[in-house]
Amino acid sequence: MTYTLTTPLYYVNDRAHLGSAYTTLACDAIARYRRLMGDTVVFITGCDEHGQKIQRTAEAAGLSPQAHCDLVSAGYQQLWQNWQISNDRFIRTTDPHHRRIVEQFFSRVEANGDICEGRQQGWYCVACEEFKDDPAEAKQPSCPIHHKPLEWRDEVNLFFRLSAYQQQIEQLIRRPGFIAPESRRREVENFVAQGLRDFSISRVNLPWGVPVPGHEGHTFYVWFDALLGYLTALLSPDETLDLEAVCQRGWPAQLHVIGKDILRFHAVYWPAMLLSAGLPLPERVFGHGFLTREGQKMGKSLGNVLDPQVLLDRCGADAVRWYLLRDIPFGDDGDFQQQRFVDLVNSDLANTIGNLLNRTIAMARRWFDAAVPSPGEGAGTGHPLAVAADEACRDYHAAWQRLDFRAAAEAVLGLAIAANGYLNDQAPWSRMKQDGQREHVACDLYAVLEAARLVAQLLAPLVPQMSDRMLAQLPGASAPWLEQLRWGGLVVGAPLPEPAPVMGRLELEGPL
RNA sequence: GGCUCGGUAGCUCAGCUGGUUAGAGCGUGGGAUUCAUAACCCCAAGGUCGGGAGUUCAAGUCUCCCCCGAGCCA
Repeated sequence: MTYTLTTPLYYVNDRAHLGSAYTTLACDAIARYRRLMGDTVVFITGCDEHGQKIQRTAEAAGLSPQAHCDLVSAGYQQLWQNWQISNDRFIRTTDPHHRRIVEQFFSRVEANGDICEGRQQGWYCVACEEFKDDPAEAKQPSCPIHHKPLEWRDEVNLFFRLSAYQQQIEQLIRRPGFIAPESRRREVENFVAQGLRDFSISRVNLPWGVPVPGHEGHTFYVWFDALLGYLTALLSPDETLDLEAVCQRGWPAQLHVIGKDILRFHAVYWPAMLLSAGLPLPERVFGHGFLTREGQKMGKSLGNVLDPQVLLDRCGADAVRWYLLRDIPFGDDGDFQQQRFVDLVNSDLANTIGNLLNRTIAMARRWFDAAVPSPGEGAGTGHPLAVAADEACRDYHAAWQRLDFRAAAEAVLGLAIAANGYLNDQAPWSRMKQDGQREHVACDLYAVLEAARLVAQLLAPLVPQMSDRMLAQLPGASAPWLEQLRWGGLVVGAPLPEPAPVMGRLELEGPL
C-alpha cells in the first residue's frame, strides 16, 4: 500500500533547532519501517516560507524575503541530508507549482460557498501570525507567548466557514486513532465543543504571500497556504497535474507528525478545509511533545540551545536517534540529559549490542576457520534464542503499530540481552577446552550469531547506519526484510570478516 | 477563573478492572568470568508510591481537599 507521512513544513523564520530534528528523525524512522514492511512510502518534509514574520525577519537581515527563504530552507535541506533523512519530497511553499495548487484549492472552497468577507478587528501577534482575544480597549497588550507588543488591526479579510463543519469535525475527532496520542484528544474536543468560529484566511497589505485569486489586495494567511503544501508535495513541479491528481499520488496521508502546539491546525482547520474542497482526510495526526534540556526550556535567551548539526558532528546520527527514540516516550515531553544520553548509547549500543556481535564473531573466527559454524540439528526454531527472537519480533511490530519507538527499541535490546546471557550460560570458551564439545559450541555460536543478525535487522529503521555496519559483518542472503526476520537466515560456512566495533563509546568532553 | 494531564527508587519510566515482601533499565556497590569495545553475566542497596482525610477486610490503584509542575481554553 501507499504510506504517505509528513513532518510539519518548518517555518523559515530561523534555522533548524533540535525540535525540528526530533520530529524529522521520528518520521524518518517510521518511513524506513514502512518501506521495509513493503509499503510504497511518500515521506514529505519541507518549509513554510510566507507571512509577515518572514518578511520582517528578512528585512531585518537586509535581505529580500526570497533570498532569506532560499538561505534558510537550503539550511534545512542540508541538515536533513547530513542526518541522512530519507525524505522523498522536500516542498517549499514558495515553489512555483505550489501557487497553482493553492489557487485551485481556494476556488473549490469558494465554489462550495465556504468563503465570505468579514471585518477582522483586534490585536494581532505577528510572531504567532494570529489574532488574540485581548479586548479592544486594552492598552499596549503583549503576546503571552512571544512577549512582544500586539498590533492593532482593522481590516477586511476573507473568512473560511469553519462553523459549517462543526458536526463533521466533532465526528472526526471522535474517531479512535485520528488524534494521537490518545491523551491529546480531549484538548481538541474541548476546543471544538465550544463551537467553531470562522477563521480568516487572507491578509491585506502583505506582499509576501500567495495572492488570492479574484480578491485584489489579499494574500493568503500563512497557515492556509502552508497546509496545502502537503498536497503540492505530492505533485512534481514539471507536471501539469492539478489537485485532481493528488489522490493518485498518495493522498490522503496516513500520518501527519507534528509538535503538540500545532495540533489544532492539523486536527480541526485542516480537515475542514479538505472537506470543503472535497478531498479525503488524513488517517491520523500525531502530536508529539517538546524537548527540554537538563530540565530547562531551550531558548536563545538562556543560551542553552542544542544545535542539531553540532549534535550530529560530535555524536553521530545513530547515537542521537537511539537516545531520542528509545528513551523518550513518543508523544510525551522529553528532557535531553547529556549524562543519560551518553550512558544509554554506551550501555545499549556499544556494550550490549556492539560487544555481543564483536565477541561472538571473534570466537567463531578463532575456532571455526573464520566462518559461520554449522549448527547441526540443534539451532532450529525450538532453540531458546529462536523463541526469544520470535517474541522480540512480535513485540517489536506491535510497538510500531502504536508508534511506540521506545517499546520497539526495548524489544530489540531484550533479544541482545538474551543472547549475551545465553553466551554466559553456555560459556563456549570453557567448552572449547573440553573434549567432544566442539559441535555443541558450533551450535551455540550459530544461534548467537543468528540472534545478532536479527538484532541488526530490527535496528534498521531506528539506527540505520549501525544496522548496516552490523549486517556487513554477518553474511546473509539478500531477501526482503520480512524474510530476513525469520530465524535461520545466516548462511552456514560463509566467511566472517574480522570484527570491527559497530558503535564506539561516546566520550564527550564538555557540554554539547 | 474553568478544564485536562502528570507528581512512584539518584535519573527515565512500568504498575490492567483495589488484594502475597511496589517493578524494569541506566547510575551506584559487590561477586563471578575472560570469548569480547575495562565489555558480558549474577547479586545487592536504595522508595512512608507529592501531602492530608475518607471508603474498604484490604489503596500506589477509588472519593474529597490541599500543594507542586505542564498544558488547553477564557
